[in-house]
Amino acid sequence: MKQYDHTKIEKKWQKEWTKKKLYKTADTVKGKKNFHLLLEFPYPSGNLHIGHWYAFAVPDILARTLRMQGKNVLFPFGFDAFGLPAENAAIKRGLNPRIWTYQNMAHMKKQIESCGASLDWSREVVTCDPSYYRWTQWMFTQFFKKGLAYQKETPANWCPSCKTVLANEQLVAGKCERCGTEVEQRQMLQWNLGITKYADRLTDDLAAIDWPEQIKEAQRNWIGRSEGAEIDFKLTMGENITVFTTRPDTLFGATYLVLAPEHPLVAQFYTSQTCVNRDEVEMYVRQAKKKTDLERQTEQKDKTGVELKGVKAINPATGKEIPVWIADYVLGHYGTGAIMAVPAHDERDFAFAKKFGLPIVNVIEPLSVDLEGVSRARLDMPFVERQTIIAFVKHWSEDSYLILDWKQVGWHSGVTGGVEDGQTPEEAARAEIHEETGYRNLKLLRVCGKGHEKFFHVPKNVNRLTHYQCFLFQLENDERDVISDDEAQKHSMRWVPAHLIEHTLTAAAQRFEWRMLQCEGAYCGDGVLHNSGVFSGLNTEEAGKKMTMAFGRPKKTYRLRDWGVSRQRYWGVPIPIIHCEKCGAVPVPDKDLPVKLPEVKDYLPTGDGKSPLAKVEKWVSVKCPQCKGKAKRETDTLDTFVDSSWYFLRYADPKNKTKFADPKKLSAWMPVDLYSGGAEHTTMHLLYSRFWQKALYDLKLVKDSEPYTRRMNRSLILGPDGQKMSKSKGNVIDPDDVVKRLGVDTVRMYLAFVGPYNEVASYPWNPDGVVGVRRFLERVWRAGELVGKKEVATLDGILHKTIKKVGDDNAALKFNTAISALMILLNAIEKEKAIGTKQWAIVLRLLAPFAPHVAEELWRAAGNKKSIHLETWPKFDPQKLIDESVVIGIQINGKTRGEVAIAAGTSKEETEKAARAAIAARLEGKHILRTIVVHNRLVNFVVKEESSRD
RNA sequence: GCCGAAGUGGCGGAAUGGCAGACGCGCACGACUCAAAAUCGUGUCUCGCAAGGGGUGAGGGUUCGAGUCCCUCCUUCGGCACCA
Repeated sequence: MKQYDHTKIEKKWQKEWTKKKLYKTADTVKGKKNFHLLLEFPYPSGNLHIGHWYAFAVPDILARTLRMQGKNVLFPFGFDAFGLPAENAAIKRGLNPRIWTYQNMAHMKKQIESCGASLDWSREVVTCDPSYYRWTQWMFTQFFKKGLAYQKETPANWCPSCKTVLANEQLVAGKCERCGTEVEQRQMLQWNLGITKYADRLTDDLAAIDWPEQIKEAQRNWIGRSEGAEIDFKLTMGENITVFTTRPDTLFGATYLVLAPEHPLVAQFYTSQTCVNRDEVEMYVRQAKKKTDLERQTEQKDKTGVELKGVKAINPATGKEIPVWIADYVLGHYGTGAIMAVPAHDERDFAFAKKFGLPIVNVIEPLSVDLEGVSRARLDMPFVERQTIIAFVKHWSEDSYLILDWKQVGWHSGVTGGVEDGQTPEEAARAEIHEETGYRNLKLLRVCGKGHEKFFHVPKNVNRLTHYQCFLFQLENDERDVISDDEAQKHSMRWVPAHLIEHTLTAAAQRFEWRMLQCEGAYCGDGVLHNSGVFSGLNTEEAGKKMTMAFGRPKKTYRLRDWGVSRQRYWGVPIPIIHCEKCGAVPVPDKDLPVKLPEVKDYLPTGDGKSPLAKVEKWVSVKCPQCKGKAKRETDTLDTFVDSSWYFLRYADPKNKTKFADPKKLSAWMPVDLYSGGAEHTTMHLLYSRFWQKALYDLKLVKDSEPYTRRMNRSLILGPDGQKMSKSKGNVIDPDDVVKRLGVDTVRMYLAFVGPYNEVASYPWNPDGVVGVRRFLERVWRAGELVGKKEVATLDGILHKTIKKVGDDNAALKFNTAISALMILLNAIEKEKAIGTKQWAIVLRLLAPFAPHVAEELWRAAGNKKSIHLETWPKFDPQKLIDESVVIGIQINGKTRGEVAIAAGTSKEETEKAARAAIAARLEGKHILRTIVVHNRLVNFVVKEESSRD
């Protein structure tokens, strides 16, 4: 047989496949279901790196498998061709962004074709092509007409290096996602998209889609919905201040109000006469506004603020006057920009109150319910209330605590006991400690909080509701009296080091006590209200509802802000708006679309907050489409994430000149069946495109309110050193290099083999591992010589198992185990030193999705005229999956102690007999209590030593 | 701090609640070779000479049986974070 010359066969077949248009996808094929397999389209940055290979070539395995299994698979490709990365690179090289981008696309296209991926290039979508962005602009005007796109003067994130505004999503810890420069806050007139209107739906609809929990959760966090109430506080001078709170139940504990420096009423105060310290307030506000968001975030711990002297607010629940402060720990853009401060039950308010000596009023006491304990009781029994104490006792010299083990109930706890009439809780605690432990010399370290606990009291056989006071004592020495026999029988005592306490205290309730003990400052959990007038005694949830209705109204608030889409850069979609002095902002009429990006000589960003397009006077001055008067074009361009928010829709109908896509074709291909991409787009592209889809849905332009049925985030390929690949680290693997040495099929298959594709993980590139895959392909190549006319019956079982496994695993994106199954199959073939023609044809078809070139070459060498990639997936014969004999495990008390071969399908009785015989020696002298037989798998003998038999 | 995901050999990783470590890499030994590479074969969790034990981050629990299910803790990664 010929040598396996990868370069030669790869070139040959790639040419042939392109010539025969093997991967062109029809919109419908009779008898076949459509499957839209979507890849995130790349930026045309220039060169294909190993990450691209991983992104494109591995899902190709799935595309090919599905196609062979009878699906009509859309596996399209395109370029996200506008945007900063391309533009910056072009500027760096002194090239026109358009020329540079198109050169790159041509080059990358060649490289991508070399992956041997079965992409349908006839549907290529390029976002910087006017035939595409015409529809981006059209959709924008539709949104504008609906009020979803609007221009507004807002504080914006300005990147001084990229010289443009960025969306919140495009910041990483206050720095530009692209270049790492710290952004500045600038007040600018910006185009925004009303994504916040969709915050609820973007959160709620996550429940129904098949996405990894990780992405869903990240999006929920990003949107940051919190449910609570708005409550109005009247000021003594007449105005109202509305605050947002998630804890309306703590209203009685609100002892002051805090306004953000940006709050609209603040300016009014320091210009009005009511405020007696106007200068001080004005100075504070000015200083606070100077700080960047980043500074305000990093200076978290040290809280600053200033009181509005002469101004008071009235707590609507207590009717009392409370002071009003301004502090920058309250954010202007969240909620109402004002809060009610409840220092007893909020850590930030607590810290602030401590620093400025503001009153702290406790209104919530924790309640613990030991559900396990209660369930043992009858829940219809009343809860008997009792005043109690809980005391933890610290060792006199070590950092350990005294724990009592209660023999009857199996609980571990601190010292607990009731408070008798006429006794203070502290007296009760001291008495109880002495009685139960005998220790005498106690020093009170801290009076901790009060709490409540519901549980079932085993010895007394009652449901208990205790109201306890928690204490922490320390022993001054080990002086100790003898405790009564009665006490000693109930419990034993031991010292437990502090770090092991939580582990030692088993019942949930007692762990809770320990936390109470440690809790200093604010208690932020749920509980029971007190000091709260008629609401006292209610629990958090109930009280929250009632107080919301009594003093305010329910309100949801979001962390998400509207999407700022204006970019002051050249290389993007011109925003299709015309500003007219009379008519205001007017959308460019459909007939005038696209607004083409003008060719300019100077496309460098100016940095003055205006796009380079502003310099193109001819282009800028136009007639108003409405009144025909003098008008000017909008000169900002759209964020690239706008371009990528709908590209998958265009794949359905990429050449349509009258619509962005034909509705029939859209319903053939949407929603996307599987979307494969990287984790970095979780709160950017994936969120934006979901929003975009919903907006189109509301305009009745698409039929689905979610674009992607299933999403998977692929893993990450690291350098051989386990570090992220980067030029500066010198650990970059050049795919062209490896391909030249080992071939396309090897690289594809290696990437699929390193680990599960569909997981958040990262795999180092292992140069030896790639060679291992190459070895496998060479062995397959050589196995071609073992093919003979006679089918090898002994291979049938494993062959059919492999058909099933590879099919199943590929569908589940577990390419690594599918490949392992192929390897096992090859091992078996080599062992037999023979394989039949028909069997070989099956092997090659199983290999085809992974190593399309090798499979094709061997397929044709076997005398087939048509491409293997037009073949169907082999069917497995369920009869042949059943082994004739199996080796079952034998266990004694669940531990493996031997094995025995039996004929498949042996009856339970016979299996047990065989197992018993196989390990007769071990069973000797043992009494078999029970035998569990799992058909075709194992036998487990539950035994007891004969001597210890009861 | 809150939320989410995950912890298995020297490494990447396998295991519908049923023989832990498949498959691959690496390593060791052997064959072929004057020799090396390539290739092929054998071995490779751990303690033990063996018979036998032990073992999936730690500790508990459910079960005839737990890497897998439940509870607590630890560690790593990811999202959010002065968000009221």
